[in-house]
This record gives sequence, structure tokens and C-alpha cells, in this order.
Amino acid sequence: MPKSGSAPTINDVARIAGVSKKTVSRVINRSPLLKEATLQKVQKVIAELGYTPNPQARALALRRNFLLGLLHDNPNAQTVLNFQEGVLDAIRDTEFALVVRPVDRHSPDMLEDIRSFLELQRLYGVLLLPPISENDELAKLCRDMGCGYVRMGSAALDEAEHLVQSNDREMVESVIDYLVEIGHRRIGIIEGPSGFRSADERRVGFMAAMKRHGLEVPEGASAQGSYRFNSGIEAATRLLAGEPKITAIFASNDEMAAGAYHAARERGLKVPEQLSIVGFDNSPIAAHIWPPMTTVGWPIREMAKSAALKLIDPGSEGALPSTFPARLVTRDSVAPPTEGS
Amino acid sequence: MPKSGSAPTINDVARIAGVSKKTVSRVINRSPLLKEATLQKVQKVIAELGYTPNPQARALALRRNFLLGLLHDNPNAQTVLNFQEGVLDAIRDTEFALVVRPVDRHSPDMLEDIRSFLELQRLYGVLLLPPISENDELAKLCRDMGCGYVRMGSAALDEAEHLVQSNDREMVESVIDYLVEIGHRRIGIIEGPSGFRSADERRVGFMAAMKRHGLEVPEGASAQGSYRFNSGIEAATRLLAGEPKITAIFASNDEMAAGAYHAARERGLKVPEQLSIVGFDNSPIAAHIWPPMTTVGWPIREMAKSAALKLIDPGSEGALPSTFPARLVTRDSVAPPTEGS
DNA sequence: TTGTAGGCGTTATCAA
DNA sequence: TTGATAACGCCTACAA
Repeated sequence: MPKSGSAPTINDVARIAGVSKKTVSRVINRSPLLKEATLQKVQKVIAELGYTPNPQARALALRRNFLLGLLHDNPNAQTVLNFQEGVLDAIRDTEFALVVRPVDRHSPDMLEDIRSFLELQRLYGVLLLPPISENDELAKLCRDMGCGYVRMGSAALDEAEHLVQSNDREMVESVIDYLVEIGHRRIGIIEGPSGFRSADERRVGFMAAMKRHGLEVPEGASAQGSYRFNSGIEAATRLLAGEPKITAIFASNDEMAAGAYHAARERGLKVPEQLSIVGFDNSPIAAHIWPPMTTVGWPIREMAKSAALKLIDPGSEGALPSTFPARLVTRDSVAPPTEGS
Repeated sequence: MPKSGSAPTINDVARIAGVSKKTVSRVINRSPLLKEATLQKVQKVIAELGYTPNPQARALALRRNFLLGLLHDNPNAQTVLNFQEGVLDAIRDTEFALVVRPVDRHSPDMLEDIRSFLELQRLYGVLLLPPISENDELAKLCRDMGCGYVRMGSAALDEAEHLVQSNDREMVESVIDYLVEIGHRRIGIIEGPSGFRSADERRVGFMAAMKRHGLEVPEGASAQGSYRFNSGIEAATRLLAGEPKITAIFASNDEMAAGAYHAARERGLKVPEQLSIVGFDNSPIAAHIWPPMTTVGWPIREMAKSAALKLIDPGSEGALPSTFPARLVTRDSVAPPTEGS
């Protein structure tokens, strides 16, 4: 009988069930070569004892930990946290746990740091959040080290088994369609920083839609930001100073869009009457700012869950989808352009 | 010589250094009973080989993982993420890793869930964020299971070795002092939800300061919210409907304070000219809302670092402080009350 | 289909 | 001060 005070081990199960350790091991690992009767018998004992395999021992024997890593260098706290929740949805009631690791994408030895981290912790797999998910060298590193990985991104960065992707480009196109439909013609864009795939995708979607509608994007109707709030203020200030006046701004993320609100207010422009603003991300600020902001939201939590499942249970249904449709969250920052504006 | 392709083990080090495994183990664990010469010799080999002890093997032998857990049920993403960063500051360049575990404080089997989590993962220690850090049963569970723990809170919830605490009460008092100093007399409060220690502390600080200044808090000048944005709108709406009119609102957190902005706007009140608002937390929304919000910020990252050090290196200097002073972040949501208002 | 022997990389015990 | 030997709890290879 198991020593009281400590958790039962595989030996306890084996002894009580009257089989060998290895047989119990087979039950745990769902070996197909088990006689039904044996399986039942062992499972019964496992249930009675409340036995759970010791992850530390498995990790040692398998040279692989039952840990999923979350690598991120993301300025958006809510995104990261939503993602964590989604991963937890996937690993709930499993032996997996989630370890997080913020990284510094500007550090020259980021890759080396990650390498030694992976080597040390022997993670089962890692989840890569944008923008570092866009780093192909990092993906290669994971492959080389035999560490599973899934990248989250705004474009087809990798094969389906290593990717959960949103349709940023199309979404931005449909945002512009919407703005044009209600009457806007002179639409400006606050782009995200160069080097970010998401920023590229959103810009490309914007330009494509404008072109499709036969609309021009003059020099002064496009400005670049850093995805930070302050950069949004600056970019919008430049946009609003241009001629002819724009009637709407699409910002590549909500923080910059919030900055655009401030810039508009400073120029005495009312949102949405004199200036429509659309953001991207559906972060909390979009809901809390005044007037509440129309923005594009992606299903981060679902994407995270799917990403985690791709790692721990690739065959399962939840692991299948790789592309996740974003949706337009309509609030009050968009209105038809004012006559004569 | 170590087999190429895989990391060197303690056996490699022992063989090359010409000592036993155990001696190497002693070097790793800084045993004091080592001859200086042996120590040097082994350390040299360790350095040459770039040897790192395998955490999985240690975890098995020690029945304890080199993992810190972060348990939270926190509605504020930025707080959680800042805390994560602080923990990372502490464990950088150590063999520790951080595993996160959101929990549901409303679930009836929360404690049971956490128990099995701790049992399974054999965490080195856990960090408890408010509000679940206020749960004494949870702390007891950790003690009973021999799992280290540190609680973060707004009051003296535990002994210094298990606690990092902010001085919420005094900070709120000084906020009120400040408001009174610039002329406010009729000040309202949006309280946090009952059952939250932070909410209690902030309310108590508010009441104490008002009393000290000989000011009354009439029935209609106090309303309770849930710490959520919408509850802030509702609470502030009630507050602003009361008579005599209040000239300032202290909200127990920034989200509710942001809600108060909305309520003020709906009533046509300008912030800060006709209504001053002060929040608590210094979350991103405080900086991004218009006008930028005056609020109270706590040094979460430093608190987190100290909390983690209390777990992994209790003797170190950084592990000492248990009380961390919050500070007032002055922005533009406070002004003297308007004459005759 | 099941069992035996040995290994994963570390630490603990106890003797030398 | 050091070392041989046996855990720790699981898995793989190979044998039966």
C-alpha cells in the first residue's frame, strides 16, 4: 500500500494491481497493445489511488518537460494576458503548465538567451507572440533544438502546424470599404513601425482598398508611428495638419488611435462628427475612451488555445484551425463625414 | 569526454576533474566542507565544459521544482504583466522559471484546484496577487504543503517574509489632504467591492482623512463599484446626482475613475474645471484618457522582484523590504474647485 | 500482450 | 574532506 503522506507512485499502482511498472506505464501512455481486462484493472487502481504520474520523473526520463513556454515581447498587456488565458484553456486538466518569458527583441544576445533557456528548461514547446514571432531565426532555433513551436502572426509566417494567423489585411480592407461606404473619401493612415509584419499587412490592406476604390493616398495622409500612444499623437498631428483635410483616420493599433483622439481634441475636432477614427486590437482602451472606439478585434484567446493544442495534442479538433477571422467592433468613433468638411 | 551533441552532465565533470559525482554536487550546492583546491579544480572544469545542472534531475531528486508560480485572479492586465516582469528581474540568470496560473476565485473548488496544481508541479514557491492573496485559507494551504509563498497586498496580511505590501491607506489620506489643500470640501468616493482588502484600506484612508479635516461624507457622496469600468459609470452617476454637489471624486481604482469621466461628460461636467477626479493604480488608461488622470501608482515591478527574492534568496538585500511606498502621479484631472460650484 | 533490467542526472546516506 | 551506492519515479530496449 502507498506510504501515506506522499503521493502514490507507479510502483504502488503496479503492486496493488498485480502487474508490472511497465504495464502501468503503458496504461498511462495509452499503449494500444494492452488487453482490455488489464487496462480496466489498472485504470481502476489508478482511480482509487488518485494516482497522477510525477511530471518531474517523466521529464527526466523523456528529456522533455511538460511545460509550454510563452515567449513575448509585446507592448500590449491585455493581448499577452488574453493569450495566457487561452493557453490555460487548452492545458486545463492536463499535466502541462505554462511558463512565461518576456524577451528583449533589441538585445543582441536574445537568441542566445532563448537558446540557453530552452536548453535548460527543456520545454515541450513554445508559443511565439508577435512581434518576435516574426523572427525566422528564432523559429529555426526551435526547430534545431527539437522544441515544438507555434507562431502567432498576421500573415502566413510558417506551415499550418506552426501557425495561428489572423486575417489583418482583409480586415483592414473591409474597414476601408465601410468608411468609403458611409461617404469618406479622404482617409489617412497611421502606420505601425516598419519591421512589424502586422504593420505591413495593415498598411497593405489599407492601400489595396483605397486603390480598389479609386482613391488616392496623398503624401500627407500617411504617417508612421511606433505602436505607442505618444507616437499616435504625433502622427495624427501631422495628418491633421495636411491639406486637403482628411475626414477619417485608420490607425494600425488602438494605442495610436487613442493618441489620434488627443491630437483631434487639440485641434478642436470632434470625434466622430468631424473626424472618424478606427483602431485595431480591441484593447480595453478602445472601450474606455470617449467616445468608445470602433476597432478591429481578433479572437486572441481562441487563437491561443488552438496554438497550445497544436503543441500538446496536434491531432485534436481544436488544433486544426490556423486562420482566425478578426471582426469589426462597431462603437461610436465613426460617422459619415460632415458636409463641406 | 562528454558525448558531443548533448549537454555535459555531472558525470562528465566528475570524470574530467578526477573526482566523484558527489564532490561535483557539493561544488554546485556550495557545500562549505570542500578543500579549496578541489573546489577550484572542479569549478575550472565546470567553466570549461559550460556545464549546467539539469533542473529536471534536480527536481526529481529534491522533490521540488525550480519553478515559481504566479497565482492571480486579477482583472487588471497591466498589473499582472508588470508583476511578471518584476519576477523575471529577480530570476534572470538563475535556473528558476516562472509559471503562471490564473485562478477563478468564485469557483467552489478553487482551493482544491490549487492544491492539486501545487502537488503536481511541486513548485518552489508561489506568488499570490490580490485579491486572492487576501485568502487566508490559501496561505494556510501553501504552508501545509510546504510550498513557499509570498502575498502581495494593501495591508499587513502576513509576516514580513510572506508579504510585500503597499501603503494604500496613507496614500489615499495624502490624496485627500492634497484635494483639501487646493480647496475641495465636498469630496465623493467610489469604493471598491466589499471583500477586497484594497477597497477597505482605501475607504478607511478616505474616511480618516475627511474626518481629520473635519469634513463630512454625506450619504450621497459615497458609492460602491466592482472595480470595473461600467460600475464606475454607475457609481459616479449616483454621486453626481446628489446634493450638495461634490467637486471632486476619489475612485478606488483607475477603471472606475475612467467610468467617472464618462458619467461627468454625460452630465456636461468638465474635468477638471467642474469636477476633479483621482484614480488609483496608475494603469495605462490613466495616461491615455483625456484629460490625463491624476492617480496613485505603486511600484509593482519592484514589489514583484522583492517578493520573488523572498522565495529564492531570502537572505539577500533585495528580499528585505516588505512595505513599498506608493506615490501620487500628478496629471491633469485635478484642479481647484470653481467658484460657486 | 507483459515483464525484466537498466538508464535519465541529480542528491542523500553513510562509511572511509 | 571525499566517495561508493542507493534512491527519486518514470521510460526504453529487449526478452519472454
